[in-house]
Amino acid sequence: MNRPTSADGAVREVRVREARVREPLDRRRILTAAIQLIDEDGLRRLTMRRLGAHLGVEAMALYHHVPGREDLLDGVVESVVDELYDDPEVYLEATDWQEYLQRLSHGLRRIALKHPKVFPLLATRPPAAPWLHPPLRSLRWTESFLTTLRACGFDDRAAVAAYRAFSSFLLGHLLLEVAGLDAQITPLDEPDETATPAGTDLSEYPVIDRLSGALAEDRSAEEFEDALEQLLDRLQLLSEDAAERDHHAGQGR
Amino acid sequence: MNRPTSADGAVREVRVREARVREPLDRRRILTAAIQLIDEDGLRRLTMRRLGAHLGVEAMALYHHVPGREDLLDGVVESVVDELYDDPEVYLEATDWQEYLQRLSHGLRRIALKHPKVFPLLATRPPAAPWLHPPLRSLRWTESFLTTLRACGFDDRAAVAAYRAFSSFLLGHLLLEVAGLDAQITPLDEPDETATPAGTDLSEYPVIDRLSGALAEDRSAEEFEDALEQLLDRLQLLSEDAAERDHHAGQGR
DNA sequence: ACCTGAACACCGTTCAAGT
DNA sequence: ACCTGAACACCGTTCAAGT
Repeated sequence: MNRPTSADGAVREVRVREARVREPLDRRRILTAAIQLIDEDGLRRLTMRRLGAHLGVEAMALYHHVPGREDLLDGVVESVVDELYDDPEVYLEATDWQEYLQRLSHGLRRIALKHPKVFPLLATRPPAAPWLHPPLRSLRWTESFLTTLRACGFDDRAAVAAYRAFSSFLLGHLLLEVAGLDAQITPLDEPDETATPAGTDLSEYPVIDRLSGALAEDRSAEEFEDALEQLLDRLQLLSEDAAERDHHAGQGR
Repeated sequence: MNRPTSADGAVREVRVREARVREPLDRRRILTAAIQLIDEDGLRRLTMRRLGAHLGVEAMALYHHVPGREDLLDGVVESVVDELYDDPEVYLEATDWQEYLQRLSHGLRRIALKHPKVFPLLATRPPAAPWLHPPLRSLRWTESFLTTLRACGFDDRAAVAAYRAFSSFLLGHLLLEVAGLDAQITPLDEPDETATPAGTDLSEYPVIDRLSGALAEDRSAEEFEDALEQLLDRLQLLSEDAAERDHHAGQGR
Protein backbone atom coordinates (compact mmCIF):
# COMPACT_ATOMS: atom_id res chain seq x y z
CA MET A 1 0.00 0.00 0.00
CA ASN A 2 2.93 2.43 -0.26
CA ARG A 3 3.19 3.45 -3.86
CA PRO A 4 2.17 7.06 -3.37
CA THR A 5 4.33 8.32 -6.26
CA SER A 6 2.75 5.84 -8.62
CA ALA A 7 -0.75 6.91 -7.54
CA ASP A 8 0.20 10.55 -7.96
CA GLY A 9 1.49 9.79 -11.42
CA ALA A 10 -1.81 8.17 -12.40
CA VAL A 11 -3.77 11.16 -11.18
CA ARG A 12 -1.53 13.56 -13.03
CA GLU A 13 -1.88 11.50 -16.21
CA VAL A 14 -5.67 11.65 -16.02
CA ARG A 15 -5.47 15.42 -15.55
CA VAL A 16 -3.21 15.81 -18.57
CA ARG A 17 -5.56 13.73 -20.67
CA GLU A 18 -8.57 15.79 -19.57
CA ALA A 19 -6.64 18.93 -20.39
CA ARG A 20 -6.05 17.58 -23.87
CA VAL A 21 -9.73 16.77 -24.36
CA ARG A 22 -10.98 20.24 -23.40
CA GLU A 23 -8.02 22.17 -24.74
CA PRO A 24 -6.60 25.19 -22.97
CA LEU A 25 -9.19 27.66 -24.35
CA ASP A 26 -7.69 30.28 -26.63
CA ARG A 27 -9.27 33.01 -28.73
CA ARG A 28 -9.56 30.85 -31.85
CA ARG A 29 -11.42 28.08 -30.04
CA ILE A 30 -13.80 30.62 -28.52
CA LEU A 31 -14.51 32.20 -31.92
CA THR A 32 -15.12 28.82 -33.54
CA ALA A 33 -17.59 27.91 -30.81
CA ALA A 34 -19.30 31.30 -31.11
CA ILE A 35 -19.80 30.87 -34.87
CA GLN A 36 -21.19 27.39 -34.31
CA LEU A 37 -23.65 28.67 -31.69
CA ILE A 38 -24.86 31.49 -34.00
CA ASP A 39 -25.24 29.06 -36.90
CA GLU A 40 -27.36 26.79 -34.74
CA ASP A 41 -29.38 29.09 -32.54
CA GLY A 42 -29.05 32.60 -33.96
CA LEU A 43 -27.27 35.71 -32.78
CA ARG A 44 -29.77 36.52 -30.04
CA ARG A 45 -28.95 33.33 -28.15
CA LEU A 46 -25.18 33.84 -28.29
CA THR A 47 -24.49 34.73 -24.71
CA MET A 48 -21.24 34.84 -22.79
CA ARG A 49 -22.72 32.39 -20.32
CA ARG A 50 -24.08 29.99 -22.94
CA LEU A 51 -20.83 30.21 -24.87
CA GLY A 52 -18.87 29.39 -21.73
CA ALA A 53 -21.13 26.43 -20.95
CA HIS A 54 -20.70 25.18 -24.53
CA LEU A 55 -16.92 25.19 -23.94
CA GLY A 56 -17.23 23.52 -20.53
CA VAL A 57 -16.17 26.64 -18.66
CA GLU A 58 -17.66 29.46 -16.64
CA ALA A 59 -18.55 32.61 -18.60
CA MET A 60 -15.97 34.61 -16.69
CA ALA A 61 -13.14 32.48 -18.08
CA LEU A 62 -13.80 33.92 -21.54
CA TYR A 63 -12.70 37.37 -20.43
CA HIS A 64 -9.12 36.15 -20.13
CA HIS A 65 -9.04 35.63 -23.90
CA VAL A 66 -11.55 38.11 -25.29
CA PRO A 67 -12.08 41.71 -24.10
CA GLY A 68 -15.87 41.49 -24.17
CA ARG A 69 -18.94 40.60 -26.18
CA GLU A 70 -18.64 43.39 -28.75
CA ASP A 71 -15.05 42.44 -29.52
CA LEU A 72 -16.16 38.82 -29.71
CA LEU A 73 -18.64 39.72 -32.44
CA ASP A 74 -15.95 41.63 -34.33
CA GLY A 75 -13.83 38.51 -34.09
CA VAL A 76 -16.68 36.38 -35.42
CA VAL A 77 -17.01 38.66 -38.44
CA GLU A 78 -13.27 38.57 -39.08
CA SER A 79 -13.13 34.78 -38.74
CA VAL A 80 -15.99 34.22 -41.14
CA VAL A 81 -14.52 36.53 -43.77
CA ASP A 82 -11.20 34.74 -43.31
CA GLU A 83 -12.86 31.52 -44.47
CA LEU A 84 -12.28 32.97 -47.93
CA TYR A 85 -8.60 32.07 -47.49
CA ASP A 86 -9.48 28.42 -47.09
CA ASP A 87 -11.65 28.34 -50.20
CA PRO A 88 -9.58 26.74 -52.95
CA GLU A 89 -11.98 28.03 -55.63
CA VAL A 90 -11.11 31.60 -54.70
CA TYR A 91 -7.38 30.99 -54.88
CA LEU A 92 -7.27 29.43 -58.32
CA GLU A 93 -5.19 31.56 -60.64
CA ALA A 94 -7.40 33.99 -62.50
CA THR A 95 -6.61 34.91 -66.12
CA ASP A 96 -8.35 38.30 -65.94
CA TRP A 97 -10.04 40.61 -63.47
CA GLN A 98 -13.47 39.33 -64.50
CA GLU A 99 -12.56 35.83 -63.41
CA TYR A 100 -10.96 37.17 -60.23
CA LEU A 101 -14.18 38.99 -59.29
CA GLN A 102 -16.30 35.99 -60.20
CA ARG A 103 -14.29 33.74 -57.89
CA LEU A 104 -14.36 36.32 -55.12
CA SER A 105 -18.13 36.86 -55.46
CA HIS A 106 -18.93 33.18 -55.44
CA GLY A 107 -16.61 32.62 -52.51
CA LEU A 108 -18.42 35.25 -50.48
CA ARG A 109 -21.77 33.87 -51.56
CA ARG A 110 -20.76 30.43 -50.32
CA ILE A 111 -19.86 32.00 -46.99
CA ALA A 112 -23.20 33.81 -46.79
CA LEU A 113 -25.10 30.60 -47.49
CA LYS A 114 -22.97 28.61 -45.07
CA HIS A 115 -23.54 31.14 -42.27
CA PRO A 116 -26.85 32.85 -43.03
CA LYS A 117 -27.32 33.89 -39.42
CA VAL A 118 -23.85 35.43 -39.24
CA PHE A 119 -24.03 37.30 -42.54
CA PRO A 120 -26.21 40.19 -41.28
CA LEU A 121 -23.33 40.87 -38.90
CA LEU A 122 -20.89 41.24 -41.82
CA ALA A 123 -23.44 43.55 -43.42
CA THR A 124 -24.20 45.84 -40.52
CA ARG A 125 -21.32 46.00 -38.00
CA PRO A 126 -19.85 49.50 -38.11
CA PRO A 127 -16.71 49.28 -40.28
CA ALA A 128 -13.37 49.76 -38.55
CA ALA A 129 -12.36 52.35 -41.14
CA PRO A 130 -14.20 54.36 -43.80
CA TRP A 131 -12.35 52.53 -46.59
CA LEU A 132 -13.40 49.08 -45.42
CA HIS A 133 -16.78 48.41 -46.95
CA PRO A 134 -19.10 45.64 -45.90
CA PRO A 135 -19.43 42.80 -46.56
CA LEU A 136 -15.74 42.20 -47.43
CA ARG A 137 -14.37 44.43 -44.62
CA SER A 138 -10.90 42.99 -44.73
CA LEU A 139 -7.70 44.95 -45.25
CA ARG A 140 -6.08 42.03 -47.09
CA TRP A 141 -8.96 41.46 -49.49
CA THR A 142 -9.45 45.15 -50.13
CA GLU A 143 -5.74 45.45 -50.92
CA SER A 144 -5.96 42.39 -53.14
CA PHE A 145 -9.02 43.78 -54.93
CA LEU A 146 -7.49 47.17 -55.61
CA THR A 147 -4.10 45.75 -56.62
CA THR A 148 -5.68 43.33 -59.07
CA LEU A 149 -7.81 45.96 -60.74
CA ARG A 150 -4.95 48.46 -60.88
CA ALA A 151 -2.90 45.82 -62.69
CA CYS A 152 -5.71 45.29 -65.23
CA GLY A 153 -6.14 48.74 -66.70
CA PHE A 154 -8.18 50.44 -63.96
CA ASP A 155 -6.73 53.73 -62.77
CA ASP A 156 -7.10 54.83 -59.13
CA ARG A 157 -10.45 56.45 -59.68
CA ALA A 158 -11.91 53.49 -61.56
CA ALA A 159 -10.57 50.97 -59.03
CA VAL A 160 -12.16 52.86 -56.14
CA ALA A 161 -15.47 53.19 -57.96
CA ALA A 162 -15.34 49.47 -58.78
CA TYR A 163 -14.71 48.60 -55.14
CA ARG A 164 -17.81 50.48 -54.04
CA ALA A 165 -19.98 49.07 -56.80
CA PHE A 166 -18.77 45.55 -56.02
CA SER A 167 -19.45 45.99 -52.29
CA SER A 168 -22.96 47.25 -52.75
CA PHE A 169 -23.69 44.48 -55.25
CA LEU A 170 -22.64 41.78 -52.78
CA LEU A 171 -24.38 43.48 -49.89
CA GLY A 172 -27.70 43.81 -51.68
CA HIS A 173 -27.86 40.41 -53.28
CA LEU A 174 -26.51 38.31 -50.44
CA LEU A 175 -28.50 40.06 -47.74
CA LEU A 176 -31.68 39.64 -49.77
CA GLU A 177 -30.87 35.99 -50.24
CA VAL A 178 -30.21 35.18 -46.58
CA ALA A 179 -33.26 37.23 -45.57
CA GLY A 180 -35.25 34.91 -47.81
CA LEU A 181 -33.91 31.91 -45.92
CA ASP A 182 -35.13 33.40 -42.64
CA ALA A 183 -38.54 34.17 -44.10
CA GLN A 184 -39.18 30.58 -45.17
CA ILE A 185 -39.58 29.51 -41.56
CA THR A 186 -43.21 30.36 -40.87
CA PRO A 187 -43.62 31.43 -37.22
CA LEU A 188 -46.69 29.25 -36.71
CA ASP A 189 -46.69 25.48 -36.96
CA GLU A 190 -49.56 25.54 -39.41
CA PRO A 191 -48.00 23.60 -42.31
CA ASP A 192 -48.58 25.90 -45.32
CA GLU A 193 -52.09 26.66 -46.48
CA THR A 194 -50.92 28.16 -49.79
CA ALA A 195 -47.80 29.10 -47.74
CA THR A 196 -49.65 32.14 -46.42
CA PRO A 197 -47.77 33.03 -43.24
CA ALA A 198 -50.31 33.18 -40.48
CA GLY A 199 -52.77 36.00 -40.45
CA THR A 200 -51.81 37.80 -43.65
CA ASP A 201 -54.99 38.50 -45.56
CA LEU A 202 -54.05 39.20 -49.14
CA SER A 203 -57.55 40.05 -50.31
CA GLU A 204 -56.69 43.75 -50.28
CA TYR A 205 -53.56 43.15 -52.31
CA PRO A 206 -54.72 41.38 -55.45
CA VAL A 207 -51.49 41.66 -57.40
CA ILE A 208 -49.36 40.28 -54.59
CA ASP A 209 -51.95 37.58 -54.13
CA ARG A 210 -51.79 36.59 -57.77
CA LEU A 211 -47.99 36.76 -57.90
CA SER A 212 -47.22 35.35 -54.45
CA GLY A 213 -46.14 32.07 -55.97
CA ALA A 214 -43.72 33.77 -58.34
CA LEU A 215 -42.51 36.10 -55.60
CA ALA A 216 -41.75 33.30 -53.18
CA GLU A 217 -39.93 31.30 -55.86
CA ASP A 218 -36.22 31.15 -55.22
CA ARG A 219 -34.28 32.14 -58.32
CA SER A 220 -31.39 33.53 -56.26
CA ALA A 221 -28.64 31.58 -57.97
CA GLU A 222 -29.59 32.66 -61.49
CA GLU A 223 -30.27 36.23 -60.39
CA PHE A 224 -26.89 36.37 -58.73
CA GLU A 225 -25.20 35.21 -61.92
CA ASP A 226 -27.14 37.68 -64.08
CA ALA A 227 -26.51 40.62 -61.81
CA LEU A 228 -22.83 39.71 -61.53
CA GLU A 229 -22.52 39.63 -65.31
CA GLN A 230 -24.16 43.03 -65.53
CA LEU A 231 -21.87 44.39 -62.82
CA LEU A 232 -18.84 43.15 -64.72
CA ASP A 233 -20.14 44.88 -67.85
CA ARG A 234 -20.47 48.13 -65.93
CA LEU A 235 -16.97 47.78 -64.53
CA GLN A 236 -15.68 47.14 -68.03
CA LEU A 237 -17.01 50.57 -68.97
CA LEU A 238 -15.23 52.08 -65.97
CA SER A 239 -11.93 50.60 -67.11
CA GLU A 240 -12.49 51.89 -70.63
CA ASP A 241 -13.11 55.36 -69.24
CA ALA A 242 -9.84 54.99 -67.38
CA ALA A 243 -8.03 54.01 -70.57
CA GLU A 244 -9.45 57.07 -72.26
CA ARG A 245 -8.32 59.32 -69.39
CA ASP A 246 -4.86 57.77 -69.73
CA HIS A 247 -4.88 58.41 -73.45
CA HIS A 248 -5.77 62.07 -72.98
CA ALA A 249 -3.18 62.44 -70.25
CA GLY A 250 -0.61 61.03 -72.69
CA GLN A 251 -1.66 63.56 -75.35
CA GLY A 252 -1.53 66.39 -72.82
CA ARG A 253 2.07 65.67 -71.95
CA MET B 1 -64.86 75.08 4.32
CA ASN B 2 -67.70 73.01 2.90
CA ARG B 3 -67.26 73.10 -0.83
CA PRO B 4 -66.15 69.51 -1.19
CA THR B 5 -67.74 69.12 -4.61
CA SER B 6 -65.93 72.21 -5.86
CA ALA B 7 -62.63 70.98 -4.42
CA ASP B 8 -63.21 67.61 -6.00
CA GLY B 9 -63.88 69.34 -9.29
CA ALA B 10 -60.60 71.29 -9.06
CA VAL B 11 -58.63 68.14 -8.34
CA ARG B 12 -60.27 66.34 -11.20
CA GLU B 13 -59.49 69.24 -13.52
CA VAL B 14 -55.82 69.14 -12.59
CA ARG B 15 -55.79 65.41 -13.24
CA VAL B 16 -57.35 65.87 -16.65
CA ARG B 17 -54.80 68.52 -17.56
CA GLU B 18 -51.93 66.30 -16.45
CA ALA B 19 -53.38 63.50 -18.47
CA ARG B 20 -53.39 65.75 -21.51
CA VAL B 21 -49.76 66.78 -20.99
CA ARG B 22 -48.44 63.19 -20.77
CA GLU B 23 -51.03 61.69 -23.03
CA PRO B 24 -52.60 58.31 -22.30
CA LEU B 25 -49.77 56.26 -23.83
CA ASP B 26 -50.81 54.36 -26.91
CA ARG B 27 -48.86 52.26 -29.37
CA ARG B 28 -48.13 55.14 -31.73
CA ARG B 29 -46.64 57.31 -29.00
CA ILE B 30 -44.47 54.42 -27.84
CA LEU B 31 -43.21 53.77 -31.38
CA THR B 32 -42.42 57.44 -31.95
CA ALA B 33 -40.42 57.56 -28.74
CA ALA B 34 -38.62 54.33 -29.64
CA ILE B 35 -37.55 55.72 -33.02
CA GLN B 36 -36.34 58.88 -31.36
CA LEU B 37 -34.28 56.92 -28.83
CA ILE B 38 -32.67 54.77 -31.55
CA ASP B 39 -31.90 57.87 -33.64
CA GLU B 40 -30.18 59.46 -30.67
CA ASP B 41 -28.48 56.60 -28.84
CA GLY B 42 -28.50 53.60 -31.16
CA LEU B 43 -30.38 50.33 -31.10
CA ARG B 44 -28.33 48.77 -28.32
CA ARG B 45 -29.49 51.39 -25.83
CA LEU B 46 -33.19 51.02 -26.66
CA THR B 47 -34.41 49.24 -23.59
CA MET B 48 -37.91 48.72 -22.31
CA ARG B 49 -36.89 50.41 -19.08
CA ARG B 50 -35.19 53.37 -20.76
CA LEU B 51 -38.09 53.74 -23.16
CA GLY B 52 -40.52 53.75 -20.25
CA ALA B 53 -38.49 56.35 -18.40
CA HIS B 54 -38.38 58.50 -21.56
CA LEU B 55 -42.19 58.42 -21.58
CA GLY B 56 -42.46 59.15 -17.84
CA VAL B 57 -43.74 55.69 -17.04
CA GLU B 58 -42.52 52.39 -15.61
CA ALA B 59 -41.26 49.84 -18.14
CA MET B 60 -44.08 47.47 -17.25
CA ALA B 61 -46.69 49.93 -18.47
CA LEU B 62 -45.47 49.44 -22.04
CA TYR B 63 -46.66 45.84 -22.03
CA HIS B 64 -50.27 47.00 -22.00
CA HIS B 65 -49.80 48.48 -25.47
CA VAL B 66 -47.04 46.39 -27.04
CA PRO B 67 -46.62 42.61 -26.75
CA GLY B 68 -42.87 42.74 -26.17
CA ARG B 69 -39.54 44.07 -27.38
CA GLU B 70 -39.39 42.05 -30.61
CA ASP B 71 -42.83 43.25 -31.65
CA LEU B 72 -41.79 46.77 -30.72
CA LEU B 73 -38.88 46.55 -33.17
CA ASP B 74 -41.20 45.26 -35.89
CA GLY B 75 -43.40 48.26 -35.19
CA VAL B 76 -40.42 50.60 -35.45
CA VAL B 77 -39.58 49.17 -38.87
CA GLU B 78 -43.18 49.50 -40.04
CA SER B 79 -43.45 53.07 -38.76
CA VAL B 80 -40.26 54.18 -40.46
CA VAL B 81 -41.26 52.66 -43.79
CA ASP B 82 -44.64 54.33 -43.40
CA GLU B 83 -42.90 57.70 -43.40
CA LEU B 84 -42.89 57.23 -47.18
CA TYR B 85 -46.60 58.05 -47.11
CA ASP B 86 -45.88 61.46 -45.62
CA ASP B 87 -43.25 62.29 -48.23
CA PRO B 88 -44.89 64.60 -50.79
CA GLU B 89 -42.08 63.98 -53.29
CA VAL B 90 -43.01 60.32 -53.45
CA TYR B 91 -46.67 61.02 -54.04
CA LEU B 92 -46.30 63.41 -56.94
CA GLU B 93 -47.95 61.99 -60.00
CA ALA B 94 -45.42 60.11 -62.10
CA THR B 95 -45.62 60.17 -65.89
CA ASP B 96 -43.86 56.81 -66.35
CA TRP B 97 -42.52 53.89 -64.32
CA GLN B 98 -39.01 55.35 -64.44
CA GLU B 99 -40.15 58.47 -62.64
CA TYR B 100 -42.18 56.37 -60.19
CA LEU B 101 -39.13 54.31 -59.27
CA GLN B 102 -36.94 57.39 -59.03
CA ARG B 103 -39.33 59.00 -56.56
CA LEU B 104 -39.64 55.81 -54.58
CA SER B 105 -35.86 55.28 -54.45
CA HIS B 106 -35.15 58.82 -53.37
CA GLY B 107 -37.90 58.65 -50.78
CA LEU B 108 -36.39 55.56 -49.24
CA ARG B 109 -32.91 57.09 -49.39
CA ARG B 110 -34.19 60.11 -47.47
CA ILE B 111 -35.57 57.76 -44.84
CA ALA B 112 -32.27 55.88 -44.60
CA LEU B 113 -30.35 59.13 -44.15
CA LYS B 114 -32.87 60.47 -41.65
CA HIS B 115 -32.71 57.28 -39.54
CA PRO B 116 -29.27 55.77 -40.20
CA LYS B 117 -29.34 53.80 -36.97
CA VAL B 118 -32.77 52.35 -37.72
CA PHE B 119 -32.03 51.39 -41.32
CA PRO B 120 -30.02 48.24 -40.52
CA LEU B 121 -33.22 47.01 -38.89
CA LEU B 122 -35.16 47.47 -42.14
CA ALA B 123 -32.37 45.60 -43.86
CA THR B 124 -32.00 42.62 -41.56
CA ARG B 125 -35.24 41.87 -39.67
CA PRO B 126 -36.62 38.56 -40.91
CA PRO B 127 -39.39 39.40 -43.41
CA ALA B 128 -42.95 38.57 -42.40
CA ALA B 129 -43.49 36.75 -45.69
CA PRO B 130 -41.21 35.46 -48.44
CA TRP B 131 -42.64 37.99 -50.92
CA LEU B 132 -41.86 41.00 -48.76
CA HIS B 133 -38.29 41.96 -49.52
CA PRO B 134 -36.23 44.31 -47.44
CA PRO B 135 -35.84 47.21 -47.30
CA LEU B 136 -39.35 48.10 -48.54
CA ARG B 137 -41.10 45.27 -46.65
CA SER B 138 -44.55 46.76 -46.93
CA LEU B 139 -47.59 45.08 -48.45
CA ARG B 140 -48.96 48.39 -49.66
CA TRP B 141 -45.75 49.50 -51.37
CA THR B 142 -45.10 46.10 -52.86
CA GLU B 143 -48.63 46.09 -54.27
CA SER B 144 -48.13 49.61 -55.56
CA PHE B 145 -44.79 48.67 -57.15
CA LEU B 146 -46.14 45.60 -58.92
CA THR B 147 -49.34 47.31 -60.03
CA THR B 148 -47.46 50.25 -61.51
CA LEU B 149 -45.05 48.08 -63.46
CA ARG B 150 -47.80 45.77 -64.68
CA ALA B 151 -49.58 48.85 -66.03
CA CYS B 152 -46.43 49.95 -67.87
CA GLY B 153 -45.72 46.99 -70.10
CA PHE B 154 -44.09 44.58 -67.61
CA ASP B 155 -45.65 41.14 -67.54
CA ASP B 156 -45.82 39.12 -64.31
CA ARG B 157 -42.39 37.62 -64.73
CA ALA B 158 -40.72 40.94 -65.54
CA ALA B 159 -42.48 42.74 -62.67
CA VAL B 160 -41.33 40.15 -60.16
CA ALA B 161 -37.76 40.23 -61.47
CA ALA B 162 -37.84 44.04 -61.32
CA TYR B 163 -39.05 43.94 -57.71
CA ARG B 164 -36.13 41.77 -56.67
CA ALA B 165 -33.58 43.81 -58.60
CA PHE B 166 -34.96 47.02 -57.12
CA SER B 167 -34.88 45.62 -53.59
CA SER B 168 -31.29 44.45 -53.79
CA PHE B 169 -30.24 47.76 -55.35
CA LEU B 170 -31.73 49.75 -52.45
CA LEU B 171 -30.42 47.32 -49.87
CA GLY B 172 -26.86 47.40 -51.14
CA HIS B 173 -26.52 51.10 -51.77
CA LEU B 174 -28.34 52.42 -48.73
CA LEU B 175 -26.76 49.99 -46.29
CA LEU B 176 -23.32 50.84 -47.63
CA GLU B 177 -24.12 54.51 -47.26
CA VAL B 178 -25.36 54.36 -43.67
CA ALA B 179 -22.46 52.06 -42.75
CA GLY B 180 -20.19 54.83 -43.98
CA LEU B 181 -21.88 57.29 -41.62
CA ASP B 182 -21.17 54.97 -38.69
CA ALA B 183 -17.56 54.54 -39.78
CA GLN B 184 -16.84 58.29 -39.78
CA ILE B 185 -17.04 58.41 -36.00
CA THR B 186 -13.55 57.36 -34.99
CA PRO B 187 -13.67 55.42 -31.72
CA LEU B 188 -10.76 57.38 -30.27
CA ASP B 189 -10.85 61.11 -29.59
CA GLU B 190 -7.64 61.61 -31.54
CA PRO B 191 -8.83 64.22 -34.06
CA ASP B 192 -7.69 62.76 -37.41
CA GLU B 193 -4.04 62.28 -38.15
CA THR B 194 -4.63 61.62 -41.85
CA ALA B 195 -7.97 60.22 -40.57
CA THR B 196 -6.27 56.91 -39.76
CA PRO B 197 -8.57 55.28 -37.22
CA ALA B 198 -6.48 54.40 -34.23
CA GLY B 199 -3.98 51.62 -34.50
CA THR B 200 -4.42 50.69 -38.16
CA ASP B 201 -0.98 50.43 -39.67
CA LEU B 202 -1.36 50.70 -43.41
CA SER B 203 2.31 50.10 -44.19
CA GLU B 204 1.55 46.53 -45.25
CA TYR B 205 -1.27 47.69 -47.51
CA PRO B 206 0.36 50.19 -49.87
CA VAL B 207 -2.52 50.48 -52.33
CA ILE B 208 -5.11 51.13 -49.61
CA ASP B 209 -2.66 53.57 -48.08
CA ARG B 210 -2.28 55.47 -51.35
CA LEU B 211 -6.03 55.41 -52.09
CA SER B 212 -7.33 55.90 -48.55
CA GLY B 213 -8.25 59.49 -49.32
CA ALA B 214 -10.22 58.51 -52.41
CA LEU B 215 -11.80 55.56 -50.57
CA ALA B 216 -12.98 57.68 -47.66
CA GLU B 217 -14.40 60.34 -49.99
CA ASP B 218 -18.16 60.36 -49.92
CA ARG B 219 -19.59 60.26 -53.42
CA SER B 220 -22.73 58.43 -52.28
CA ALA B 221 -25.21 60.82 -53.84
CA GLU B 222 -23.70 60.68 -57.33
CA GLU B 223 -23.12 56.92 -57.09
CA PHE B 224 -26.73 56.43 -56.07
CA GLU B 225 -27.92 58.41 -59.09
CA ASP B 226 -25.61 56.54 -61.47
CA ALA B 227 -26.52 53.12 -60.15
CA LEU B 228 -30.21 54.01 -60.23
CA GLU B 229 -29.94 55.07 -63.87
CA GLN B 230 -28.21 51.81 -64.69
CA LEU B 231 -30.87 49.84 -62.84
CA LEU B 232 -33.59 51.59 -64.80
CA ASP B 233 -31.78 50.72 -68.03
CA ARG B 234 -31.68 47.07 -66.99
CA LEU B 235 -35.37 47.12 -66.10
CA GLN B 236 -36.10 48.67 -69.47
CA LEU B 237 -34.57 45.58 -71.05
CA LEU B 238 -36.78 43.38 -68.86
CA SER B 239 -39.89 45.17 -70.08
CA GLU B 240 -38.76 44.83 -73.68
CA ASP B 241 -38.31 41.09 -73.16
CA ALA B 242 -41.85 41.05 -71.80
CA ALA B 243 -43.16 42.87 -74.86
CA GLU B 244 -41.44 40.32 -77.06
CA ARG B 245 -42.96 37.44 -75.08
CA ASP B 246 -46.34 39.09 -75.51
CA HIS B 247 -45.76 39.45 -79.25
CA HIS B 248 -44.90 35.78 -79.61
CA ALA B 249 -47.87 34.76 -77.51
CA GLY B 250 -50.07 36.81 -79.86
CA GLN B 251 -48.57 35.05 -82.88
CA GLY B 252 -49.04 31.64 -81.22
CA ARG B 253 -52.79 32.19 -80.80
C1' DA C 1 -58.99 51.03 -17.50
C1' DC C 2 -54.54 51.92 -16.79
C1' DC C 3 -50.38 51.79 -14.22
C1' DT C 4 -47.08 50.02 -10.45
C1' DG C 5 -44.21 46.97 -7.05
C1' DA C 6 -42.17 43.14 -6.39
C1' DA C 7 -40.30 39.24 -8.19
C1' DC C 8 -38.02 35.85 -11.54
C1' DA C 9 -34.69 34.32 -14.66
C1' DC C 10 -31.19 35.88 -17.19
C1' DC C 11 -27.74 39.26 -19.04
C1' DG C 12 -22.43 41.49 -19.36
C1' DT C 13 -18.72 42.50 -16.55
C1' DT C 14 -15.43 43.18 -12.38
C1' DC C 15 -12.46 41.50 -9.02
C1' DA C 16 -10.64 39.14 -5.30
C1' DA C 17 -9.81 34.45 -4.41
C1' DG C 18 -8.68 29.78 -5.42
C1' DT C 19 -5.63 25.88 -7.59
C1' DA D 1 -1.16 30.86 -15.50
C1' DC D 2 -5.64 29.94 -15.75
C1' DC D 3 -10.15 29.50 -13.93
C1' DT D 4 -14.02 30.32 -10.38
C1' DG D 5 -17.44 32.46 -6.82
C1' DA D 6 -19.63 36.02 -5.51
C1' DA D 7 -21.28 40.29 -6.53
C1' DC D 8 -23.08 44.47 -9.21
C1' DA D 9 -25.93 46.82 -12.34
C1' DC D 10 -28.93 46.03 -15.67
C1' DC D 11 -32.01 43.31 -18.84
C1' DG D 12 -37.15 41.36 -20.55
C1' DT D 13 -41.22 39.75 -18.72
C1' DT D 14 -45.12 38.08 -15.43
C1' DC D 15 -48.62 38.91 -12.25
C1' DA D 16 -51.04 40.27 -8.37
C1' DA D 17 -52.07 44.57 -6.44
C1' DG D 18 -53.14 49.38 -6.39
C1' DT D 19 -55.91 53.74 -7.93
